[in-house]
Amino acid sequence: MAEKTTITTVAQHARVSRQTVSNVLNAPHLVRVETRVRVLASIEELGYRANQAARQMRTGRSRLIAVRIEPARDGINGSVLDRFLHGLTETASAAGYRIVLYTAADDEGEVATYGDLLGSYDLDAFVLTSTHHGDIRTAWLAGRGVPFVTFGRPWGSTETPAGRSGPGASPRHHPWVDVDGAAGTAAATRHLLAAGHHRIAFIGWPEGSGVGDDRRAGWRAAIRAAGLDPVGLHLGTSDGVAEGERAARDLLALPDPPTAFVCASDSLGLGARQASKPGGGQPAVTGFDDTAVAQATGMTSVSQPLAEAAGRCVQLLTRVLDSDRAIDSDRAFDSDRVPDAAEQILLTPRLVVRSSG
Amino acid sequence: MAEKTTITTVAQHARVSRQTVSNVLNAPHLVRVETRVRVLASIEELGYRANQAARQMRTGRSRLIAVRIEPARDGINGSVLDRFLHGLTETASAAGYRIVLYTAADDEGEVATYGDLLGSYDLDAFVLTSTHHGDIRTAWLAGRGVPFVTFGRPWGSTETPAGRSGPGASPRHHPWVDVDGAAGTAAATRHLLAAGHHRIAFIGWPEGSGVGDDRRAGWRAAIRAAGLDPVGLHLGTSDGVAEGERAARDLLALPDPPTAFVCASDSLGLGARQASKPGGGQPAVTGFDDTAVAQATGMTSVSQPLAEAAGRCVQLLTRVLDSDRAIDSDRAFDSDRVPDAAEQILLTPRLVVRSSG
DNA sequence: TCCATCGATTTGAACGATCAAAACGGTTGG
DNA sequence: CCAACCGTTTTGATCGTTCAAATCGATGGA
Repeated sequence: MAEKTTITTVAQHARVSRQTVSNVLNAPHLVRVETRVRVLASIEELGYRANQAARQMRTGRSRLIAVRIEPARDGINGSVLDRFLHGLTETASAAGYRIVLYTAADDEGEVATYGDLLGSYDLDAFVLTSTHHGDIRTAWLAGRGVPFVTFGRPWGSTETPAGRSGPGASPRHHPWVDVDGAAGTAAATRHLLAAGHHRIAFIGWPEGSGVGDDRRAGWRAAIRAAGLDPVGLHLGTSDGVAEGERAARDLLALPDPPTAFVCASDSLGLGARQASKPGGGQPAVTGFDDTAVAQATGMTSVSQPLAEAAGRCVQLLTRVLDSDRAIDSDRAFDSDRVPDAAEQILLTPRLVVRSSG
Repeated sequence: MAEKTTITTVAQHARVSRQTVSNVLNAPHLVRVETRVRVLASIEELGYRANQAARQMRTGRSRLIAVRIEPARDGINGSVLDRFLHGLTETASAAGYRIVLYTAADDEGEVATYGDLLGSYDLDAFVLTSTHHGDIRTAWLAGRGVPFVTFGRPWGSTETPAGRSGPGASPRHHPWVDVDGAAGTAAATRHLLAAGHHRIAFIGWPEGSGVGDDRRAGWRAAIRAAGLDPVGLHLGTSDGVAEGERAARDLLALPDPPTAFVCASDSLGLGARQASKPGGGQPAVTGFDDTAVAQATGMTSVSQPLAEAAGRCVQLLTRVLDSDRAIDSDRAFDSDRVPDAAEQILLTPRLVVRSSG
């Protein structure tokens, strides 16, 4: 029993030809209504599902989107990717696509696997995360006309400190989705100001990382907007709880020490909380990412709308994959094409207020 | 330029037939060495990669493995899946397979998507996580002869309290990989005993969850082995930081209160740490899963070997997919077949000692 | 009346790989 | 001397779908 039902099975059952069944699914307007309902009934009754492999062979489209899964760095910020992935999977499947995972040790390794993924699996598109200065991946993909979106702005050479022009200097424009980190730290800063703090320091990462610089800028702008002076009140260090504590201690040792800290990550924030103020008592602290650590320890943190970000990524991709490609396969993702504003989406994060500040 | 290189391109370049190229890749022993090296050279030179869609259409095998990504429950334990996924992706790709994600709201929804995944994408196998009592998913898959492995033992009706026989009573045997939770909590308990504690309580989940009962059993066995009495020293509650704190408080209110807690999760453990002892001071606490929260807060916790578990899962699957299937496609995963001992792997977790206990 | 046009449907070919069977040259054995 | 057999290689068919072009019946204008 149970011969697999193909398009021919359905065709015979509905007494039409293969192609008519195909048209019902892919170009319904070509089929007479009467015929269409009959075919659809047969499809339903037989439980027919189009074979992806066969379809792919003919159309060259796999309906698969590739995403890299990273090796969960320090674990604290790792779960961000987890939630993003879940959102991607959900919205992609709603749009008729599936998510395929791959890993790579570094950017070079990642580019190397692109060849394999495209060559053997004919992937339709890529979603890149953790974009950074001089990212070679976007250039590679854009160069071969492979559709992709990045979750994270292309931190290009315009953002780098003057005088330096990194490798792969000026990345082309491409569709991206990102969360407005500056808006997040600004909101956190305003929250602390409203709570009565006047000396609010920022603990982040060394200059040069796009994400870190962006978050520092939000803090600085909010401080200035309140008529205060941010000079000397920020420190850059590598990410980690111990590093956060050390930075907080150093800042608390200043002549006129801060009473609150805006931090670029929950790891740093957790460390800062553990540094006690000169007069005693805990400083007020805000973190970033609203990770499990912040939730568990009651730390105020900036929450990224990850599900929405994922949805937007899929939206941008399907827009290219479903419409443009069908009309003009060659120029649709041509690297010369300038994407319109709607293809670059900046989402606003939300401050989750807890007991820490 | 850049006509895509197919098997025919390679054949012409190496001056042999299509089939010979195919044989070089799939059955090298049939090809004369001299010819083989020539063909391999052409493959290398042209950068040929076999088209998966075409191969799949003929062989019926997709080289894709499906894994469900869950909606990151409370966030604290969520990153466990994250690390497991990373391990899966890595080992699967080494074995020539790719990981495809899917989501589902519940078991029924999951079973419903199986049809879609199998029907349109011809997935080769599934990896199931979060197995539980009366799991309908394993029965469904086994019933249609779809290869799968579970990360988690089949907590069958033999494990349930006497008198109850849940729905889907006796799940069949199938390959699985799991971590020995009892061994983990036993190690944690012994660690606390060695530190001088005599009253060690356990905070876990209500009876009936396989995983929770297992972890409680490990604690109880270790207590008994030390000649102590576990009676009355354990509490079951739902997972969460607040719940953990409440449970710890209740236990500390006993006439002869515990001085240490073994907990079934890091969430519970973190809560327990926040409950102070009658005489003052923090109780000693161990958690479970070694999540980011434990790392960040310096909590002793039981660490699961997730990368190894993932590797074993892939190993079990490929064993079925690569060998058995080729020989006898029908009976290879027949539900009547009894898996040998090597198909059920129990890994031992590792206690990560930190300042909390 | 006849041909052009149109909507709806059908037919043949192709995508790129593997399977099954045939073909080939060379050796062996009766 | 021919048949059977071997190892190696080639040929034809096929998987299930979509594309491109052909077919068909009905309608309308010259």
